[in-house]
Amino acid sequence: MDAAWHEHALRSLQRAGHRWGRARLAVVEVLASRPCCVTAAEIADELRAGGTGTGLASVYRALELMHRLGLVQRLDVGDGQARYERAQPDGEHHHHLVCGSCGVVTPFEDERLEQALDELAGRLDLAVAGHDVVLRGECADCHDKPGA
Amino acid sequence: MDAAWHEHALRSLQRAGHRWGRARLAVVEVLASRPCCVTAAEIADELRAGGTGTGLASVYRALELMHRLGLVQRLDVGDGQARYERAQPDGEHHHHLVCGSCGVVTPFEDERLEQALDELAGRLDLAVAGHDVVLRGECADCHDKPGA
DNA sequence: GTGAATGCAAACTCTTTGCATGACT
DNA sequence: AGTCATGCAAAGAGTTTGCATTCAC
Repeated sequence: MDAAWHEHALRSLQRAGHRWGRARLAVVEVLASRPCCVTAAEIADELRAGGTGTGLASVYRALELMHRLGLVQRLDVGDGQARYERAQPDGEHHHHLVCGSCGVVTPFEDERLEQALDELAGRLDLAVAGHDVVLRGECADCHDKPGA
Repeated sequence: MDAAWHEHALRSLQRAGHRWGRARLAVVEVLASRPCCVTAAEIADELRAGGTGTGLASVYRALELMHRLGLVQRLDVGDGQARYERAQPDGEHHHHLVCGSCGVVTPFEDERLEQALDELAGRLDLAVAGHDVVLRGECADCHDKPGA
């Protein structure tokens, strides 16, 4: 549970003139509790299981707003659904490994990769605001049991 | 027009036991002529403009098949539609810059980035089969005219 | 009390699938 | 000639939007 991000998110929402409705609070809660990305449906399922009757549309609306405010990062691994995870205010972030067999998404960090990306960004015409890296392959579990 | 890839694609399709129907030939043609990624709808539009009455479903089927055969790479920049581009048999590839304002996707290559990714892949549990890098920002055109 | 947030359902977009027709080998 | 590919239309999945109700301030 990332309490710092939780507070940061609520504060940012408030400063931008938004209220803390039930759905928004619930979504902030889920994202603060997750180290890596989640789909909108997963969030809605978790909230439904937790007893909170939060509609999928409200989850999407909360995510879209928080993405616009820079509180949430959106990620697309190519399976037809978007994933969302909290964005740290200090710019700290990770990237993702995607298993082509089971679809599991795992986070990783790499300093040298970030250095290469930073150095590259400086050389480009484009004003680079961010970057996503997705590594595709087969995770250790799937590699061991090829039957999957 | 990448004639080498064009021939490679047709040969691979044939070797895999597939015919060269009108739609497949047309899709191969378009991909061979494009240096970077295209959406399925763009391919269908281009074919419609060119007089070939190719259905969108056939475009998707051709792309899916060629993706499965490793002839085509699929890319998702997060705008809700998939993009496809030819995959070189020798593994040569580029990555993409996405402008957040106009949505334009531009290719780039970077040797140091590839080195960092290769070195990283060797250190991971996952058997890495490929990677995608997407840089997000504002392209030179949009940066000059903030009205967009 | 007022206006924003929520939830449901309908709409929308992209993609996939079913099936009859047409085309490649 | 036989089988696979194509095209249209319908289905499917994820996401967005409209609108009445509820809730935060």
